[in-house]
Amino acid sequence: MGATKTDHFSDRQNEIAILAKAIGHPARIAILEFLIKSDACICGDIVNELPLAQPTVSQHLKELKNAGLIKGSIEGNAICYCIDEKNLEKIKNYFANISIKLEKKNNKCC
Amino acid sequence: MGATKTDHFSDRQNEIAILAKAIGHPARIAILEFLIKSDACICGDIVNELPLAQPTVSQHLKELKNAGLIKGSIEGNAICYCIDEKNLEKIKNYFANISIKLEKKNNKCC
DNA sequence: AATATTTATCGTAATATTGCAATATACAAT
DNA sequence: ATTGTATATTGCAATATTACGATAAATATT
Repeated sequence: MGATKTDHFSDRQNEIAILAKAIGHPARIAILEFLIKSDACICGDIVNELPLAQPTVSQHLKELKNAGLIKGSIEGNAICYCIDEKNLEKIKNYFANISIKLEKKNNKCC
Repeated sequence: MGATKTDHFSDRQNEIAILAKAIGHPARIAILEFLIKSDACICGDIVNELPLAQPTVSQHLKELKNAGLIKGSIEGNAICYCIDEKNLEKIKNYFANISIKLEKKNNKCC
């Protein structure tokens, strides 16, 4: 045992879980925020911005890419990463919907 | 090595990371959705709903509680868990703000 | 009091994540 | 072609997560 029982849950639940998990690390949040904040999709400056070694940053970038939260394109020598809006919208909408449902229920719990 | 370098990132980044990480597992998403959907909030019902053993569910509930996403109150013999709205609002707003920032930028990237 | 019910905790195995040094790869510039 | 620069991959150690059987703790019921 030890591995998540992915196939016992719905596709949607797994999809949101993958997105949330990818976001669930301060370094990856810092990367996302840096990409959102900076004007151009500045390429390699992410490594300089973070308090982590280059291989570690590269790994976090890979995870964000796998989750579909960023995309990278080759720009000569360097690689240009930027936000992949679609999945950020997806998770935004997920929480927005939860919020609406909670309001309707009035959360009259315990 | 192996532990997250928490203190190299901002409080806010760590806070959101903790919330996202707690949500980043399909079982915990299923728990949250069950609590949002159903009127009941008894722990035992959650255990029946999920395809996991009781100790595993208990552990997931504990993590959600630690992250401040649910709260539990003793109800006689049983324990009643329910959504703690405040932190769900917090993460909702976080993604809503990102979305607004991305719109303003027009994401004119690569 | 004895028993049943409900939830938490302990212990442990399997697996995953985090972080980095060393190294590889790929393009730039000389 | 050689050198420099930027990023990825490999390999590995440290730590964390996931899952569950066994058991404990706490209340309910008889």
